Amino acid sequence: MIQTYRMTEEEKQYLEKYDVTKYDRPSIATDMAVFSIMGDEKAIEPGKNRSAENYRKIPEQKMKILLIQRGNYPYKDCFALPGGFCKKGEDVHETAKRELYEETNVKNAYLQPVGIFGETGRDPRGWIVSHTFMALIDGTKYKLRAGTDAWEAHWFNIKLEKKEIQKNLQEDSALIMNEYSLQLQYEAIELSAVVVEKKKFEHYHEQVSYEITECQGIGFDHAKLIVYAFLALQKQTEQDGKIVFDLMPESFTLTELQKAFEIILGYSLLTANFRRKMADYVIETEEIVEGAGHRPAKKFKRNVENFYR
Amino acid sequence: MIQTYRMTEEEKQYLEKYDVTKYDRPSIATDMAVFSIMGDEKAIEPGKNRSAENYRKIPEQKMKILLIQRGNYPYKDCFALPGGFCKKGEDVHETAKRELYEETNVKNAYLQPVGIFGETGRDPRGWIVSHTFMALIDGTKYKLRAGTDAWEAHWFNIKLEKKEIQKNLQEDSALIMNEYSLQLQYEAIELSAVVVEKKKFEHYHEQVSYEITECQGIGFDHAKLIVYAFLALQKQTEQDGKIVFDLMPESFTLTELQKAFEIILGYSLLTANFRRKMADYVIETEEIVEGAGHRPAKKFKRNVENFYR
DNA sequence: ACAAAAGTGTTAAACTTACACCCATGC
DNA sequence: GCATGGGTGTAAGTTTAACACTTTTGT
Repeated sequence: MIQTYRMTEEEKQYLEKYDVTKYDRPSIATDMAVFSIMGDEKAIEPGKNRSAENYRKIPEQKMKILLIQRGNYPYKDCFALPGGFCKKGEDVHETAKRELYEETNVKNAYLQPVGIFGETGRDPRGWIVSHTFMALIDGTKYKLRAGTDAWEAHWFNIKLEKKEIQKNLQEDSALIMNEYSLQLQYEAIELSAVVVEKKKFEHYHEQVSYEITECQGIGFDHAKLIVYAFLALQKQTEQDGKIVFDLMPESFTLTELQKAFEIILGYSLLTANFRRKMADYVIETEEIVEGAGHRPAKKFKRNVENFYR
Repeated sequence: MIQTYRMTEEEKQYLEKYDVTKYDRPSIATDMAVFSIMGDEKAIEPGKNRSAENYRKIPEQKMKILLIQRGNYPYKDCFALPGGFCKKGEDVHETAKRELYEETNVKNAYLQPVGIFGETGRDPRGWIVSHTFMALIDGTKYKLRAGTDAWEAHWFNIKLEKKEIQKNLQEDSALIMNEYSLQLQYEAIELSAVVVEKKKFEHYHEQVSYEITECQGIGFDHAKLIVYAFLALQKQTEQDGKIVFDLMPESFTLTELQKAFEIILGYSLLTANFRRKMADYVIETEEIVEGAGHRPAKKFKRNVENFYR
């Protein structure tokens, strides 16, 4: 970095005397909302090589989020987002990357900061500011490595429902409240929470805040962080679907891709239109999926020209 | 907050012994990229009640960013984003709001976190993580209060130019580099910097990083933060123009609004099309701007129905 | 009169939406 | 044969882009 700025002797002395540690400082943590799309992987009944379902049917894929069961206080035995503290010499983004690798063994994922949560009282251990990241990983790749890790980490099915509970519009101010019901499920474990989104407009400027009003089995304020991260994923998917590809393997069928969109958005799309919209982003490969009881599907991959810009 | 979770005696004891302060912790700061659109307010020559320009012409409006001149080390005499440290008991968003008020006397502004910068060495005083916020304020309102503050804060004209300097596309990885030339000017003071944006794609996942390669008169890594914030503003303007209204007063002419868009985007729009696109977002008021040497303009205000959702 | 901005109308092209339809496969 | 998913065509409606044109004012 070329800087015209040079340190003087006086400045060096000033900085030597300067002591940041005399001010109050927080700990910085990253919490990772790791999303993936996977099937439920039900135990297959012996004697049958597919589950009892119709042999033609595509196994249902679901939105998953990675949660760990806390082995220690606070919130012992509750589930929470994986994460950890930022070490000295580490940028928050590096922390996130490291945590993701430690927790999932995944090195290549899409990582994006989605929020900063520093409210007092959010962590009983003290002043801890959480930097929440969204990570999108390709579920098929993860499955290959799934056997290797033995922590109490599980992929929970995630479901989020929205309900408008208030809408008060005035000339230069407004209050809109939405209630989000969050449901998380892994085998017999069911967690849930209700998070209220409060959109305030004052003098035409929007301010949004979130508050947990009910919570079952989710540690810290992580119910809020989960809702926040998932909403960010939904919003970006609507605005520019390219983010969805970060959940996909190298090659995939267009139906798989469409299902991914539908799972995130929570509503279904028309196939013909979807394919036209995706046409520029993908190109055909030689690969074909056969043996599924219906017309074989072409596999596609990302179209480099339109992806990298 | 209703939590099924209750603290046990054991947990209380655990937490009492727990000492966050034994780990390394950073200081947390907020830096504010305060944008506004205003005219240059040239001194008007005595005897003329308008500047030498054509009496019909609308005074040119420009994109401005608020910078303060540092009175102390480090980067003494350089210009930097206003900001300050996060106090205990304060959420980062509250810090941002407080700083904005202290610096500009403005209480109502659009505030949005745009980035987290925690690289080691970014601040010679120690480990300081900056949370960069974008603030959009209505320049006309600010002008009314401008006389009251006496700090060395000034509204700089901001200009940002992009140049692609590398594009290397491969099958599953790519490297794209863009060079952004930043120019800031207030009266005779001219600051500048070059920031290189490096977009790396590995295994189809995008990672973006920014590096300052040249810098004149801008303190810390703030050239990077400024570029980052301005790019965020541009991107959001292209995706959903509603953010632009945060720079506007309560009522405005459609030409004023269009100019705001053009100033942010850096290119001009076709009037007829622009008006059609904005039609849903605005409604006519009774107000009319007269006495300008051309057909009087209707003033519009935000259409509450479409704004608040 | 005229320069400058305010504001409207028209057309072709592009995209979106909705629906109907055919294709290929494994059992 | 048939259920299931794979894949295409088409017509109506909507949005966008480009350009031409009219209106209204202060000096």
